[in-house]
Amino acid sequence: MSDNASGDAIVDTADRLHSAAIHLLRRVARHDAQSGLSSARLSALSVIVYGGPVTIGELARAEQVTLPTISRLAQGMERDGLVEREGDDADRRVVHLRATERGKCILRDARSRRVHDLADLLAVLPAEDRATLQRAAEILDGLSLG
Amino acid sequence: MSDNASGDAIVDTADRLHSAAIHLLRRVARHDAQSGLSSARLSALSVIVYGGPVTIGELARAEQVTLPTISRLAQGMERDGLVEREGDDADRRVVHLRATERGKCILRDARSRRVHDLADLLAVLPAEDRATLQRAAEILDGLSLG
DNA sequence: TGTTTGTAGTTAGCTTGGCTAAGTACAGTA
DNA sequence: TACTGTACTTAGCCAAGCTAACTACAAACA
Repeated sequence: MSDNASGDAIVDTADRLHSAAIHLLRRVARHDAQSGLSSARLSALSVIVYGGPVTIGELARAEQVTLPTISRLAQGMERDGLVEREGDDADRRVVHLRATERGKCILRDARSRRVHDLADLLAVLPAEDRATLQRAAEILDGLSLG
Repeated sequence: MSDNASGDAIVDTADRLHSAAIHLLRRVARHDAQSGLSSARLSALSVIVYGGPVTIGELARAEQVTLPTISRLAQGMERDGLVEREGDDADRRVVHLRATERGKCILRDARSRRVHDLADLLAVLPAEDRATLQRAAEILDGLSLG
C-alpha cells in the first residue's frame, strides 16, 4: 500500500476512463446528430429539463464552461424554440432559462434514440455490471469535473 | 424485473454515462490546451505513434472523421513538427504520416499530463468509489464502443 | 491506346462551440 | 452619490467537425 502502488492504480483507472469516455462519446455523437441536438445542446437541455429553470450562470457552472459559451448556446436554443428566457423580478440582471414543450419533446426524443443505441450494448451485460456502470456515472457526476 | 423497470434503469445509466463522458472530456481537453496538444491531435497522434505510420485515409477511418478533417489536422501537426509526410512509391496519391521524435515526446508528455490530471481528481475519492470506477472502465473497455 | 470510372487527398466555405477581453446594466454598499 | 461587484452580452479569435467541388493519380476496359 505504498503511495506508488496506489498512485499507479489511480493512473491506470484514469487512463481507462479517459479512453472509455472518448469511445462512448463518439459512439453516441452519431445518434445525437440525427436528432438535431448537438452534444453541447443535449447536455445543457438535460440540465434545464430535469433540473428545472436555471440562470445562465448556474448553467455555465453545471456545464463547466464560461458564461459567454452558455450565453451563445442559449441564444441558439432560444432561436430554435427549445428554451425560453424570462427575467428575474428581484434582480433584473438575471436571465432564467426554461425548456419549451418543444424542447422537452425533442430532448426526450434524442434521449430515447441514444438509449436504443446504448441499451443494446448495455443489455448484454449482467445486471451486476450495469449496476456498476450506474454507480460509476453517479460518482463521476459528483466529482464536478471542473 | 419487468422490461419497463429494466429499460428505465438502462435509460438512466446511459444518460448519466453520456453526461459524465462529456464533462470528463471537456475537463481534460481544457487541460490539454495548456500543454499545446488538443484533444483531436492527441487522439490522432496516439494512432500514429502506437500504430505506426498511417495514411490520411486510414487515420480518418480510425478517428471516424472525414478526409478533409484529417487532412487539415495533418497540415497543422506537420507545421508544428509533430508528424512528417512521406509519399508512396507504388501509389503517388497516397500520403503516409509518421510521428517525429518531437511528436512522440510531446504525445507521451501530454498523455501523461492528461491522465495524471484525471488521477488527481480521482485521488479524493474513497477507495471503494475508485474501485467502482476501475471496474466500470473495464466493463466499458470490453463493450467495444468503437 | 485512349477513355472512363474510381480513389486519395486537398481546398473552400460553412457551422458549432470552446476561449478571452471588454462592454452594459444592474445591485449592493459606504 | 459614487464605487465596487455581479450577471450577462458582444466581439472576435480558434479548433475541429461537416459537405461540395476540385486535382491528381490508378485501374479497367472498349
